[in-house]
Amino acid sequence: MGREKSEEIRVRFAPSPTGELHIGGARTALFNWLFARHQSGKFILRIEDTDVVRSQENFTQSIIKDLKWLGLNWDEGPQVGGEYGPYFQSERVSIYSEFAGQLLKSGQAYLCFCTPEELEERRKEMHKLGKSPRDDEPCRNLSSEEKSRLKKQGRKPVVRFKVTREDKIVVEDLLKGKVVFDCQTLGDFVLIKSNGLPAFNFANVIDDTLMRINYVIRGDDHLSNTPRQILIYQALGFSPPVFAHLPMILGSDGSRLSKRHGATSISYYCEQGYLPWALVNYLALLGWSTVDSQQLFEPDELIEKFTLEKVGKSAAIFDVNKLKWMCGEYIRRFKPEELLELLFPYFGKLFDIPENLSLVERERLLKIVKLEQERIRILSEIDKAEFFFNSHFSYDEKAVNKRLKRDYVIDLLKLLKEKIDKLSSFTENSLEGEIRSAAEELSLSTSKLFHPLRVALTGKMQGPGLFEVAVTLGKKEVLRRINRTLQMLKDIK
RNA sequence: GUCCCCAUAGUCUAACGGAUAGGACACUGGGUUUUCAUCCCAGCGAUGGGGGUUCGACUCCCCCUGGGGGCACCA
Repeated sequence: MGREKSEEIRVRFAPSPTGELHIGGARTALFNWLFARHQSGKFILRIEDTDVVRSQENFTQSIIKDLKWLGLNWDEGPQVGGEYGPYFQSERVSIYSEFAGQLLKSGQAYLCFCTPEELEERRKEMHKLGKSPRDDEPCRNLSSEEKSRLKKQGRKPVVRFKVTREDKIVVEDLLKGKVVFDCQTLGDFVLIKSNGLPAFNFANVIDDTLMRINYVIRGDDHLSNTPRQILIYQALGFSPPVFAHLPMILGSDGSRLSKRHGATSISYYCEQGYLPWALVNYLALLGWSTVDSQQLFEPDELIEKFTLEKVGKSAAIFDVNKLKWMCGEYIRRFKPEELLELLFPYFGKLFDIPENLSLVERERLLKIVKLEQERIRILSEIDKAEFFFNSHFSYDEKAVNKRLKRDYVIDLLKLLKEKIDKLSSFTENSLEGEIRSAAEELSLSTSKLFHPLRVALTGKMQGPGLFEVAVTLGKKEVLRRINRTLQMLKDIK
């Protein structure tokens, strides 16, 4: 497994377009990307679309879109090309057949005419007899007469690799160490399916070799496939890459991550307004860490500090909660102007606010962003600012019961209305002064005035500073909302 | 079933065979604040079990248990 030091590092992410990019795939892509960038190597994207039944063109597109959203740019692959293409396996079929032919000729592979049904049937039988499926590989030594007889029956053969029964295969994994597999447990596996398309293990080895991939970094669910791939490397006289099998990401209950645990697709996190870098930063910490347990990284910093040596070996559980925290950290780091730009799609979707605003309207939006910035962790949480845009917001029931259903409140609101109406300058300071002096006149604690007024203006018990909210709403709107609240209270009685 | 991988708090993790086992999220309490949030302080909380090796084990070895993955004409 000797690699020359001068050799350029080339790694790849090889998704199959049978679904959207999910958390696990994104993490694999990320670690490959980080490794490549840290080593100043190349990150290659290859689409493994040899499953004609499940592969879909639109999944390829959405995977590409999501990788771009995450900022994981590739040096070779779809849309960018490269000298080792094509980068879609469906366009490389003739290459695989050629190598399969070579193995067939040398006797390292053979044609198998069994149908999937027959195999399934016999597997069950062997299991019943307590034998391994290895004891049943009837097509291994067919005579040419038998072959032509089976062909005449219209059977379409697969190409199987003839696995030696004696050897042991040692996988030298960068993360797991030496892992030994006994060929006796492997079984002759398929290289070329009966439809002429290559099976995963075969296409993988051919492409990794031809594309000069020298580090294969992938999930450790592939560890058990590795001996089969090493067998192919050996049979073809190729030198295998360095393998690094990453620990899995599991769901909250420790089982395989699935929809049961909530959203797993990257596009969901995009829609919900998680910041891509927050997701990247969080994912990086699933299985990798620094000695000082640093949590937040700038992009360049992460690339600089990332090494495979610090990748752990035990599976990690995906914790949305920590991801949200991290996202909140990054949201707070933005300048309000920047955050406003990110928030525009949500303002549009949530409150029908168009992008082409007047300067005044934009200033007001900016002010609202400033007020909410430390209260949201993901962009879609800006929905809590609804009351700024909707005069007909609904009152929170608990808030009404706790803050408004008090004897003094109706008189208080009437009084505040008068005082606010008379204010010549409507600023945070003047308003606060006015209300504090009102509290003194009535010998009430200030909170006895603040709380009901907040509910009257926002319908809620919590939110940004009362006077900032009021000034943002404007004097007229404040008076209107107090009236509306008075009306509501009257209706209750 | 079989083969393989893994095992530090609820979660992510740190710790040349030699600290009171460190940090982060969450949680609890306190401070700041008109509420919430932010911010600050404090607290809770872990080496799965059993055997070895060693002067000394989270760390090395074995067994058990638990979890995960493979065993497809899916990748």
